[in-house]
Amino acid sequence: MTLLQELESRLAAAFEAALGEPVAAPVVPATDLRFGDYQSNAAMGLAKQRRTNPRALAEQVVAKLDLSGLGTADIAGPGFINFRISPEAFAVRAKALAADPQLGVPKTGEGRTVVIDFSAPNVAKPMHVGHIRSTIIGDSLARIARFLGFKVITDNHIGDWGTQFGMILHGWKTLLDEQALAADPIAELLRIYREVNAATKADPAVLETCKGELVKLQAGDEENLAIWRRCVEVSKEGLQRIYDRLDVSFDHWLGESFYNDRLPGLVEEFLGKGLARVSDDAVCVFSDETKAPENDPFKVCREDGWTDNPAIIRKADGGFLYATTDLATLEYRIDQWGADEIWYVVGVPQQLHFRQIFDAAARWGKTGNFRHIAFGSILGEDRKLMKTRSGDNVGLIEVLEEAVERAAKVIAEKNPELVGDEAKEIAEIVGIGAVKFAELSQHRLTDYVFSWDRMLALQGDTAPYLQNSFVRIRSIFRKLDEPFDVSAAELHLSEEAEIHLARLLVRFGEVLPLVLEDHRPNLLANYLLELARAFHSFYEACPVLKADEPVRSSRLALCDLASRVLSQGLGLLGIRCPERM
RNA sequence: GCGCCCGUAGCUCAGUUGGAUAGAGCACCCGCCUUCUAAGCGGAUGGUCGCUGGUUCGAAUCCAGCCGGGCGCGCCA
Repeated sequence: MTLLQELESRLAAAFEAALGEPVAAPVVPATDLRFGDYQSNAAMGLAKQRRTNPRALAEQVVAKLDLSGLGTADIAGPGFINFRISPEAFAVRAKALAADPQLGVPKTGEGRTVVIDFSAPNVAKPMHVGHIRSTIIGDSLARIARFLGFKVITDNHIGDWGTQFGMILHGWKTLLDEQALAADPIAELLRIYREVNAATKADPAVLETCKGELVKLQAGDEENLAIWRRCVEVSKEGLQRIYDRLDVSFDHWLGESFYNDRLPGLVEEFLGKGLARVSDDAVCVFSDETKAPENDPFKVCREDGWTDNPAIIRKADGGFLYATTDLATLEYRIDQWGADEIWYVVGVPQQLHFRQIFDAAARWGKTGNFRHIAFGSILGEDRKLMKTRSGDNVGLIEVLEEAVERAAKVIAEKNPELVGDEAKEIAEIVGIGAVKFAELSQHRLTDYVFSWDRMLALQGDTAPYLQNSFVRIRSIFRKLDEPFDVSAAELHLSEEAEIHLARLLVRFGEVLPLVLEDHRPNLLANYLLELARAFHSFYEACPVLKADEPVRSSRLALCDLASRVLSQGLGLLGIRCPERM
């Protein structure tokens, strides 16, 4: 049980004793340390319901409150109940944390299976900065969910069956340079895609040829299928190299093509069950969720009164769309993998699509906690959306390489003793970490303008700041000559910096479940920044190795615990910690 | 036209779901390396939380209406 839960449980008992019935009495970390460590605003709300004096109620509750072994409580303002935790209680808590492999994090996801759908690039196109959000946020959520006890299945739902294959097939047959393909497959595929794309705009006949190639592919033409298979294969290899570098992995790579066979049956089932109907020769799933008024120019008013924007699952020409594939995918994940939850880490512009899918799934009888974990857009310098198609986007690899290069430069300047492979390895950890942290430390819905300096900053609120706190601790332990038994060390907290560090360490288990309440890794990132700040202050204020016993052992134990929470926390963001930097 | 998201310090952003005197980083200014890694620490400056009303003990947060920006809305994914 976390400290916060312990306080809530004791406070609930006191409220029940005062009011004669059980009530909810939430506790939160205090907004300001001057008020204490934790606070509850419950007395004010409950007094209002009962039309009694909030301060009087708070006094009544505090009188019945048993905080033995934890600290004290007092009342402030209109009826805040403020908790002050004693240094001894923090010490006991921190000590218990050190002995716990979970570091005080409860397994709130135990027994639940979640499928996380993220990254999902199109094959035959390189990943650019626009893909970074889904990949990094999704990976982090997967790590966190696993740590909280969920059975996590990650699935890279790649776009391996889009209409872009018409152009690629045509380009492959007329423009392909085998040597270039061997050297850099994705670059070569991009080149032919771009050239054909340009040609279609100049000459409509080329577009017709491409469409013809696509139709042949979809009809099962052997030659085209063979080309398609090779395209997908080389693309996956190229993608895998980036994922390796990002330390991101997937349990499955079931792309759109995997579901092709199921689509016709799915549409028939929807028609048969009355969940979809034909409209202008297309098969549509309507939902009543978004009603449009009379003067809506986009309104579609059918004879039976359905008035919303439908999800089309079969085109007038008989082709299927991504709504169809998404429904088939959702069914597969439930039936084959036993998914209780599916999280889609996809940009906010697709919100309507997911509403339609989830609504259709519900009426189809597919139950589960389906969540569209939306994120904001990355904008270009002109504040306009970075378009995938324009192609002149900053590539994801370029960003990573620039990040590692900048980190290497800083290492050479700050710590010249580090050389060779070790320096290279550290530059990799620091550079990639900086990119990931820049992404994960802000609210996922925030739009931002892509900026090298923002994404690759190495000072201030960044991954290196956190990694450096870890490195400082490791350095202390390297200088320690004698063996040190952490489990035997007693904690004595007297300096404010020590107490504050312990206060934050103990909160790790309170923050992590919060992250998954709204799927927001930035809550963890912000917590870790606060923790690292507390450590750096402690480090400046409290000598460790030079301190006399028993303070020395106590501080060593505190450092050890801090390093474990920091590296675990960063690990959950997909960021590694170097031993030195 | 309808729907969704956003507007917080010069800049980039947090703000634990309605709490107390709104916080960080960058930039700028003043201090701190003969002590465990200065990618650091301590301090100073910086605010009409887009505007106007409403709800209540209490609003950056909830509601309504404006202003400004972004995105989405039948056969692309």
